[in-house]
Amino acid sequence: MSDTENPRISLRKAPQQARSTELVAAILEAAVQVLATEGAQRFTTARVAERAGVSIGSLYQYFPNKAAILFRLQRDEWRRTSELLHGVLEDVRNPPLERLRTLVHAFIRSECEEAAMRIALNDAAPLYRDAPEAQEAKAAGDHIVEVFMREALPDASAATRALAADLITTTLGSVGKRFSESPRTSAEITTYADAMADMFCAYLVGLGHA
Amino acid sequence: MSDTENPRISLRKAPQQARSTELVAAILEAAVQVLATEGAQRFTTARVAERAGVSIGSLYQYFPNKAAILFRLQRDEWRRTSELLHGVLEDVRNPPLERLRTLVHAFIRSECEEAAMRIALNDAAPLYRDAPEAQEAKAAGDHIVEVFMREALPDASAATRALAADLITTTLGSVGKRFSESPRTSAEITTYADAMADMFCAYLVGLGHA
DNA sequence: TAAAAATATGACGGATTGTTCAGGTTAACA
DNA sequence: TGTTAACCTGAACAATCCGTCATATTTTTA
Repeated sequence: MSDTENPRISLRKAPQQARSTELVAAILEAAVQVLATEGAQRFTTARVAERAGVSIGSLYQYFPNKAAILFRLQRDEWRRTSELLHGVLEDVRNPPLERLRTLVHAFIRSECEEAAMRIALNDAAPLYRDAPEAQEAKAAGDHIVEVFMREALPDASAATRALAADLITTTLGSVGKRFSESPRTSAEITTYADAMADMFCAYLVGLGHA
Repeated sequence: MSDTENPRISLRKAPQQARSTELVAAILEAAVQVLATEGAQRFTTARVAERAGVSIGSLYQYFPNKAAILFRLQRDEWRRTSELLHGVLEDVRNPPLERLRTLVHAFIRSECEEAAMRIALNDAAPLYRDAPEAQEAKAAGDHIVEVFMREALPDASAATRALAADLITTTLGSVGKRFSESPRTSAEITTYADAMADMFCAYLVGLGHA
C-alpha cells in the first residue's frame, strides 16, 4: 500500500472487531458535537478524539485525515436528504404540486434542525468540497427531482424539465441553507416554506401552460 | 487608545500621506489576487503583504487583523451590489417585472465574474461574518427591493411584500452564489437567469392576483 | 535646516494544528 | 496455552500562522 495517495475519503481501515466499530461511531458522534459547539474553525482532530474519549492515534487508524471525517458527515446528510426527496416526491397518493409543497416544508424544517452543526459543516466545505464522491451525491438528488418533473411537466421538453429540476433543487438547497443560518420559530418556518412552495408552483404552472 | 478592543474592522489608522494611501490600496488589490489564486485556506497576512510588495508590519499598521481585510473586500462587494439593485430597480422607464428580469441577468452575470475570488471570499466568511456592519449592509439591499415591491405588488399587504422581498433577495443571492461555483458559459448564464426571472415573475403575478 | 511626526521594516515570540510512529494492550485463533 | 493479528496510546515533530515591537527611513513642520 503506497503512502502518498490522492486525497482519500473512505475509511483507512475497516473495523473488524466490535470495539473498533464502536470507536468509529464514537468519533463520528463526537465530530458532530465538536462542530456544533466549537464551530468549523476550532474543529480539530485532537478535539474530536478527546470528546470521543479516544486517543488521537486511534482516530488516524480509521480516518486518513481530518477532511475524511467532515466528508463522512456531509455524505450522511446527503443520503438522508435523498431519502427524504425519494419518500415525498414518489408518493403517488397526492397530486404533484401538493407533494412538492410537502417536500419544501419537510426540507426547510430539517435544515433548521441542528442548525449550528449544519452551519459549521458548511463552513468547513472547502476542506472536502473537491472529494470525488461529491458530484455523485448531488447527481443522485437531481435525478429524483428530474423523475418527478416528468410527472409535473408531462408536455415540456427534456431540456425544460432538466432546467426546472436544477433550478428547484439549487434554490431549495441554497435558500434553505441561508434561511437556517438565523434561528427561526416554527411559525416563521411555515410561512417561509409556504412562500417558497408558492414560488415553485407558480413557476411550474407557468411552464406547463407554455 | 486602549490596546485590546472588540474585534475591530475599520482601519486602525487613517492614511495621511500619499504613500500610505497607495499602500492600503496595494494591500487590498493584493488581497484580491491572493484570494483568487491561493484560496481562502492559504489567505495569509504574510502572503498578502508579500504580493503587495510591502512588509508585514506595514500591513498591520492599517489593518487591525486579517479579518478586517476580508471584511473590507466583502463590504465593497455589498456596496457594488446595492448600487446595482438601486440602478436597475429604480429605472422607471420599464415596467416592474421587466426591470426585475434585467436585474436577475445583471446580478448573475456579475456573480460569475471573478468567480474564484468570490468563492474564496465566501469560504472565508466565518472570519468576518459576525462583524457589526454585516447586518446593516444586508438591510440596505433588502430595503431597495421592498421599495420596488410597493410598485410591483401595489395591492398586497405590507407583510406579503416584505416576505416576497426577503424570498427574492435571498434566492437571488444564495442561488447566484451556488450557480457561480461552477464555471459557466455566457449561454448558460442567460438560460439560467431567464429561468430564475420566470420563476420570480410567475410568483409575483400570482401574488398580485390573490 | 533641525526637530517632530508619519511611515516602513522584518525578525521574532507564542500559539495551534495535522499527522506519525514506536511501543504497549486486548482479543481471536490454533 | 501460546502465537498472531487487531487494536490502542500519546509524546513528539514539522509546519504554519497571527500579530508585535524595536528600529530605521521618509516626509512634514517650525
